[in-house]
Amino acid sequence: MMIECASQKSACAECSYEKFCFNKQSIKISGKEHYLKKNESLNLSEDKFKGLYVIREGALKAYKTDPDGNELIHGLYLKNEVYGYESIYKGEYFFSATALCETILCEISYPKFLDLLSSNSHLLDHLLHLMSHQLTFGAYLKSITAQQRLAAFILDLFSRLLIESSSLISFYLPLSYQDIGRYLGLATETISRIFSQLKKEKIISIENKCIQLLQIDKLKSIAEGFLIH
Amino acid sequence: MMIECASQKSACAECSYEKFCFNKQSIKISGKEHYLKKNESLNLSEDKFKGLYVIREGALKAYKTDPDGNELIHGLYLKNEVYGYESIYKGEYFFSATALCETILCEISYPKFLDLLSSNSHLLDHLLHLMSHQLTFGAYLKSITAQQRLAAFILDLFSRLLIESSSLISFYLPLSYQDIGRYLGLATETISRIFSQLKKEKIISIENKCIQLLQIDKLKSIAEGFLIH
DNA sequence: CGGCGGCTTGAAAGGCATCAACATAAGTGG
DNA sequence: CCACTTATGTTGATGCCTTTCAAGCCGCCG
Repeated sequence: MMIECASQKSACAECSYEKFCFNKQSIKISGKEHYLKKNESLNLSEDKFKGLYVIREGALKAYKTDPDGNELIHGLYLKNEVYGYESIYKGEYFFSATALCETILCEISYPKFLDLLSSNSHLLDHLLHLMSHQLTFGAYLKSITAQQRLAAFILDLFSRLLIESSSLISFYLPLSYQDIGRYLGLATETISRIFSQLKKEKIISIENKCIQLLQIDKLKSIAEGFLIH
Repeated sequence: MMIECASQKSACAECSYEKFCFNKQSIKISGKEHYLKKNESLNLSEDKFKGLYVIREGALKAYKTDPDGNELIHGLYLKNEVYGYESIYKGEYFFSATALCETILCEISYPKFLDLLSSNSHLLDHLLHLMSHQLTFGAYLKSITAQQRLAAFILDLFSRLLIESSSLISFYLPLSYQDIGRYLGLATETISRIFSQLKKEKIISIENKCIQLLQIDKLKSIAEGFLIH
């Protein structure tokens, strides 16, 4: 039986950054749109910081390659989130950013962004809320056991994707197990084993990269303590 | 022989948040000062979010107690840093905040903070730099081995305390090994063992909670890949 | 002086990485 | 559309690293 994944509709009206969008503002701050295919990169690393990227559709991973050639994934950026805040203070981009699936980005020029914020205090408050939220991402990466990390990660994705279609609590997993492992600091095999175990205990089910949460409470009790949302 | 720790002078002029300070502004946004002794708490957890706390002197740990009674340290806030950003979006404080040593805090009212920011775009840019920086904290918590985590942690503290007194590269360690462990997700014994090892290899030395970096390069090569500063 | 918390060190157990072999899926070119 | 190739996921065996438990040490403070 196929699990029916909630579809991820795209509409500017649903975008958290709608208010920063040139379609809605007299000040035109969003200039470019970027369309990335799966595995295509923005290749920003070491580039001068110019602006932010709103993910309107799809998902990005931000990563560095260490001297041994391992890819260290520093962050995941999902639909309606923004990549680039981390780079403001340094004036350059730290990471390469690669699309995990078909992805649409809106580029926001930083100077124009500042203009807009200082002329509209509601927007400023809104932005601080968004950045504030982002500060809480990834708290579970400190959790000790692999099971806790993965459980917290799933719940994190779930809350960030905010998708609930009727009784089904399911969403599309936008990463490979390898990428999950790189993000959580665990081996691919460990991810696979834990998923198998969670499936056997009927806590989740996975089919075609579509993950369904069968027993959220159990998942939460596994992640216990490392959730802050 | 005593290691001479660089002293941590206190002066508003050196404070990153000087420009938000009522001493320097016509708008009075910083109302209260708080003086905390070691182990004294702000006890904010579950309180309504009202404002931010600038650490003018000392250090804070932000933590939660999990159902098993373990203290999970979510963040460390050092001199010149601000505690409270994470709470903006939720409207309440997530954590209890406890002083790790004698600590002086300046409270910044959030509404007045917003007023000030929207009337001064230089301040806004400054703030975004500060928040941006904070987004990069703790990247090393994902590193796999305990040695990597601890090495990266030491270097992180060092860069955040920004203390260099002539040829000595040393600073006061504001936490117990137990707290370091809780922050890094490692057992106290592990912290102790790794410190012993680093001392034996003459990479660092520790005396009376004052830590001296004897071979920064070696420390960096241990932390390899997980440093982003 | 005694008690207590923090640090140190040892021995044992357990969890995860690593290596390897295989299964399955996806992507490519003829 | 199939044959081939490559990426991704699964499963088992082994070894290492970190936790846990236990005991002892040291400095601090009442």
